[in-house]
Amino acid sequence: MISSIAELISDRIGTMPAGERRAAQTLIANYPLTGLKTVAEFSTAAGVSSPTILRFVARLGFQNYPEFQSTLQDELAAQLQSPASRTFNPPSPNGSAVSPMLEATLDNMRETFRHLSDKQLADIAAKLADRRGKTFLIGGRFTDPLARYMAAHLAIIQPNVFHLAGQESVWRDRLIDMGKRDVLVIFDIRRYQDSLVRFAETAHQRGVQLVLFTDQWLSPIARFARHVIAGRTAVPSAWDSSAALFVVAETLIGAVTRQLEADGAKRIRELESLR
Amino acid sequence: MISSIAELISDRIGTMPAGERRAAQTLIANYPLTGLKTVAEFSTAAGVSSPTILRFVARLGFQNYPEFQSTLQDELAAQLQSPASRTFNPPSPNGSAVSPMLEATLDNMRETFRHLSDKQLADIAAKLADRRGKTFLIGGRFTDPLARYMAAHLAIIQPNVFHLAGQESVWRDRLIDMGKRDVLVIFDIRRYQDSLVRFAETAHQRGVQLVLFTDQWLSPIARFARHVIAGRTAVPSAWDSSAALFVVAETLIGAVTRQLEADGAKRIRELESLR
DNA sequence: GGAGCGCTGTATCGTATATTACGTATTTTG
DNA sequence: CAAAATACGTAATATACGATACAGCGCTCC
Repeated sequence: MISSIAELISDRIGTMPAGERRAAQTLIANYPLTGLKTVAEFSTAAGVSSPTILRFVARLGFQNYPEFQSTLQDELAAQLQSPASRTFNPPSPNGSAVSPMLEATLDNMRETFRHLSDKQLADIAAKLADRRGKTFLIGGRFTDPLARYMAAHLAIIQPNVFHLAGQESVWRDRLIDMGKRDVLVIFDIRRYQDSLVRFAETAHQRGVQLVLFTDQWLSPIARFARHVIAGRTAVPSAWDSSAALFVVAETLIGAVTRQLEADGAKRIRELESLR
Repeated sequence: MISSIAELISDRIGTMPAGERRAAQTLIANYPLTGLKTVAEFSTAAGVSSPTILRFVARLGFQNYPEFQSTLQDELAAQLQSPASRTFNPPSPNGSAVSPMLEATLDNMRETFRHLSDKQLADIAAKLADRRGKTFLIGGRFTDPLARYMAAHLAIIQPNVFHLAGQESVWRDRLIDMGKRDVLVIFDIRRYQDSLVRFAETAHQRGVQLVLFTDQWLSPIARFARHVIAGRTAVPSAWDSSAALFVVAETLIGAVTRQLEADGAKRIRELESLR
C-alpha cells in the first residue's frame, strides 16, 4: 500500500525518463519542501524546465500542480501533528532486505558506544590533540579507508599527521621517525593482518602510543595498544561492517577539533576565517 | 531575540486589531501550514477577507505575501532537516558529550534510509552486479575513502573494478576506457569539487552510467547522474558526517554480493571455498 | 544507416493570485 | 452625543503562475 507521495515516487522512479527522474530526486532529497514551492523554482532547483515538472506530477497521478501541492501539505500536516510517527520507521511493508541491515548497523553503534565511556574518548582526543608529537594512521585491507578518512580531517586542523600507505616496506621505514611522543592509530579487524601486527609491535617497542580500532574479538594488537576501541561488526551480510568504527572515528575527529578550538590553537582560528 | 515568525506573532498579537488577531490565531493554531496556502484560503480559514491577511503580514514586517511565505518555508526546512531537535531527545543517562553526536548520526541514517526505497537500492545493486561493463569509483577530498572502501570490497567479488586515485590528470586519462556499459560511482558532498563535476560531466557525455553519493543539498553532479543517493550529513560538529553514506555503501556492497551469489557466479563460489 | 518514436525545452496563452483603491461600518474621543 | 479616525470588506487591476501547443533533438529499433 502506498501512503505517501515519497513512496509513490520511489516506486515509479525507475520507469521515469531522465528529466523527470531529476525532478524526483531533487524532491526526495529535501522532501517535501521543494514540492511546496512554485513550478518555476522547482524546475530550476532540479535543473529542468517547468513542463517537465508538470509532466512529473502528472505521471504521479495528479490532475494539476495545485492538487499535488495540497496533497503534500496534507501529508506535512499529518506529520507535524504526530511527532512520534516520524521517529518510528514504518516497518517496511515488503519485508525488505535493507531494513535488517540498517537495524543491525544501528544496533552495532548503540552497543559500541555503550561500551565506550566519555572518559576514554576524551583521553584519546586529548592524546590526538597534544601537539608535542606526530600522529600516524594506518589500516588493514578493508579498514585503511577509515584511516584515510580520519587522516584527511586531522591533517587539516593540525600539522604532523601522516597516513601510512603503500607497501609494507614503505611504512616500515617510517618507523625511524616514530618515538615516545608520537601516536599511531591502527585499524584492524578480522581477519587480522600479520603485517599490521608486526608493525604495531615494533612501533610499541619504540615507545609509540597505540590507539587501536578493532572488532569485538580484539585484534592481537590490543596487547600493545594504549587505547582500544572495540566496535561491533556483525550484520546480515557476507561482509563485516565497519560502520560503528566509522562513527567512532567521526566522533573522535569532532572531539579533537573541539579540543583544539578550546586550546585556542592559532591554526584553528585561521581555518575558521577561511571557511 | 526573535528567531521564528511564531515568536514574532505572539510578540505583537497584543497590538493587533480584531481581524488581524483572528488571522494570527488561525496561523498559530496549525503553524505553519496555513501560511503556506494562498491568501484566499488563509482568509477563509481565518474568517476574514484577503486584504486583512495582507495587512497582517505587512504588520509583521514583510513587504509582500510571497516574502512571508518563503520565510516560513525556510523555517520549516530548518526544522525538517534536524529531526533530533524536533523529537525531544530523552536526556541521555550519563549526560555525555558524545551522545548528541551519536544520536544525530543515528537520526541521519534513519532519515537517509527513509528516503531510499528498496527498489532504488536493488536497481543500483543490479547495475553494479551487471558484469558486462566496468565499474569505476572516485570520491572527493573527504569522501574518497568511502570510494576506496567500496572498491576494496567490490574488487574482490568481481573483476573490472577500479578506484580512481591520484591527481586529476591521472583519472581524466582513464575516461578513454569508459563507455556506455560502464558505471561510475562518485562520492561528492559539500563543498562540491569542480574537478569532480567536470569529470562527471565528461563521463556522462561518453554515456557512462553515474551513481552519485551526495548530501541532501545535491551535488551539481546530480544533473548527470542515473542514480542519486542523498544522505543526511548534519551533526553537532565542525565537520559534516559521511556516516550515513557509509552505511548505504555497505548495504550496497552486501546487496551486490548477494546478487552475484544468486547469479551463481563462479568467482563467488571460488571465493567461498577460500573463506 | 535510416525511419520512427519518445523525451525535452521554448514560447505563448489563459487564469488564478496577490495587490490596491475606495466606500462603508465601527469604534473612539472630545 | 457627535464627529473623526480607524478598521474592514468589496471590487477592480496588474502580476505572475500554471498550463499547453509545437518544434527540435536524441535514442532505439529495424
